[in-house]
Amino acid sequence: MDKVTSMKVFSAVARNGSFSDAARKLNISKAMASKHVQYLEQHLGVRLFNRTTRKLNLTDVGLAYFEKVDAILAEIEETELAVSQLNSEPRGRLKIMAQPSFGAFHLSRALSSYMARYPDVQTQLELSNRIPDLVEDGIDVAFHVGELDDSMVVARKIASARRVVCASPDYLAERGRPEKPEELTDHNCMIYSPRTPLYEWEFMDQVIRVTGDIQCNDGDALRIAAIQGCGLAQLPTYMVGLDIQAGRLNALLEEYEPARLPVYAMYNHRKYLSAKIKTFIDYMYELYQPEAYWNQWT
Amino acid sequence: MDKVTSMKVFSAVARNGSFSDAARKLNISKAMASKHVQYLEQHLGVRLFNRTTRKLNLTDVGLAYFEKVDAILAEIEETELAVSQLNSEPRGRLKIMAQPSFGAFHLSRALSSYMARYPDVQTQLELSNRIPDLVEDGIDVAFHVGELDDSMVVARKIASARRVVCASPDYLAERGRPEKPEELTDHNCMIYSPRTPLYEWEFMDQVIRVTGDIQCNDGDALRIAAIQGCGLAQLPTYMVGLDIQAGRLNALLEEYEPARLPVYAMYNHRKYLSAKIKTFIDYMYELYQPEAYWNQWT
DNA sequence: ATATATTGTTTCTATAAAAGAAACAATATG
DNA sequence: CATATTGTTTCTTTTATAGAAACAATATAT
Repeated sequence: MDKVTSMKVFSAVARNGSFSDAARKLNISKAMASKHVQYLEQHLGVRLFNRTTRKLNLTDVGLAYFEKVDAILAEIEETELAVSQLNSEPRGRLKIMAQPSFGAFHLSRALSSYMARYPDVQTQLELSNRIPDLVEDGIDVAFHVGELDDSMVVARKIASARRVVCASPDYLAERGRPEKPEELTDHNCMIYSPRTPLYEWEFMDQVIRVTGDIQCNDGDALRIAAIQGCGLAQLPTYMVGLDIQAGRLNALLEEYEPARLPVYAMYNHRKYLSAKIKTFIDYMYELYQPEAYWNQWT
Repeated sequence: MDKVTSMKVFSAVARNGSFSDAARKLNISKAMASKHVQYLEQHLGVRLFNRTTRKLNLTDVGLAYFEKVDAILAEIEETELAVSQLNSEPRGRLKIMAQPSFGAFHLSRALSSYMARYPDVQTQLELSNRIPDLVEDGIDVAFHVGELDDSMVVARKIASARRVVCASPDYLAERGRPEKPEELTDHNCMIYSPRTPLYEWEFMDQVIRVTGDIQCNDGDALRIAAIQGCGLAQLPTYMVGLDIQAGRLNALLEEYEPARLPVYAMYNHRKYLSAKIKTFIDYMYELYQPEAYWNQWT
């Protein structure tokens, strides 16, 4: 017997003064109505109704129970409603993790506008190059630029970033400007290493195995190194757009532009996705999906 | 799934931060712990925990639920405890019904001393000659002097009353004093008729069929009629003791004293007898059972 | 007065659910 | 790298549930 159901039945019987009426209202058989009340009586070790086949009276113990039961049932219902709605209305703290450069260039603006639209959500942005553990770190959404290698988490591709090879004018003056991907093998190509170093640079229809003396898991460090003339870097356009416009970096091999880099939003589970997570990912998708967003340099 | 059980399991899991620990503490299998939480999640349409095989975190929806659930569980437990104890501690209104003469002579004193012992019980005494309907009238205990003819209610014999035939000195002077039961056929024997008239008077080893011109369902009316010299009456000694001592009535045929009249306490149901009813009946039994109580005239 | 309808309970049987053992996949720990 | 422990799933046994029908009791209608 489900005790909450039994309490509902008891309440209905007490209210209606009849097992049969209560059963009809609850759409159960009168046999079940009788059994539910019997279950409570046995459980409490107490007689709740004095009854013959025709008359029904609450005992004083039953009356005391009745006065409490309705309050309890109301509280349960209220709580369940609140919890269900909590899920349908975006609210609460939204913890987001991303790589520092992606966060710096994209998320601060996006979070502001998202929070403007959903004022009951507070975002908390954590930028880190390490691979996030969504459960352990209590992260709601993590962004990842680039292909995913483990499929443990649920991920939705929300955008594709352009990338470009670039170097400082100083470096190019000294080492020469590569005009074809193949020529990169003569250059110091700085390696992005999210966990294992990526020695392959993609281009439109070829993959070049490159070498270089700098490895870093931080994109911005590579950008700064490039500006300082340390070598070439293949980086998303959003990172180096301002530098290229300002002349601190020159874009190279633009006619060999590689396939775009996917940007994923990762979250915990597909079932029972909370409203704040769902709306946030949808919002990000709407924001980033347009081509125009990625065609500009900045 | 019993929702209350599921709520307890959820609370334990949240508190312990582990399904396995919670299961051990609750003495259930971890499989069941998992299933109970899943049941709640499905019921609420909400994910309560973020979990991998090794890590467990309340979602914010889960946290909101957790904060409420403990209060609800506490309230249920408190209510059930209160209701159970309500039954174990005599308290509340105790409605008692009895025949007027029995009530007048026995109950007023008895109720006072019972209430002195159990101060949380308030008694309400209803005296009537009609046959009580315990359920409909909300009567907790009804006393009945004399044999019961229907066995619908639960009845406990708590005493045996002596009875005696008596008449006023005037009547006896006029009509003569019967010395043997057989001689009653020549007298006006007043008939007590609780529902159907009782034309038979019992004696030690015989039953006499009597006749008379007065029938009444009220014993005290017969007593007064006897005092007024209307005829003979066979009445409990407690009713006529004072009258006999005062000489208003004379006791007759005392050597033929009939079997004693049972006194029953009737109540509603044997199961889940409330404390106030149980203690009251026990109290009355202790009070009335002693022979000495009934051997005196008053 | 008799028949009829309705009450609450009990009995019966098919169906559904609960429970735990064991297998499982994932991941800490030693 | 083995072992232990996690939460989940699967499987089977046991138990509970639900309602139809029968039942006993008692209002109400005719």
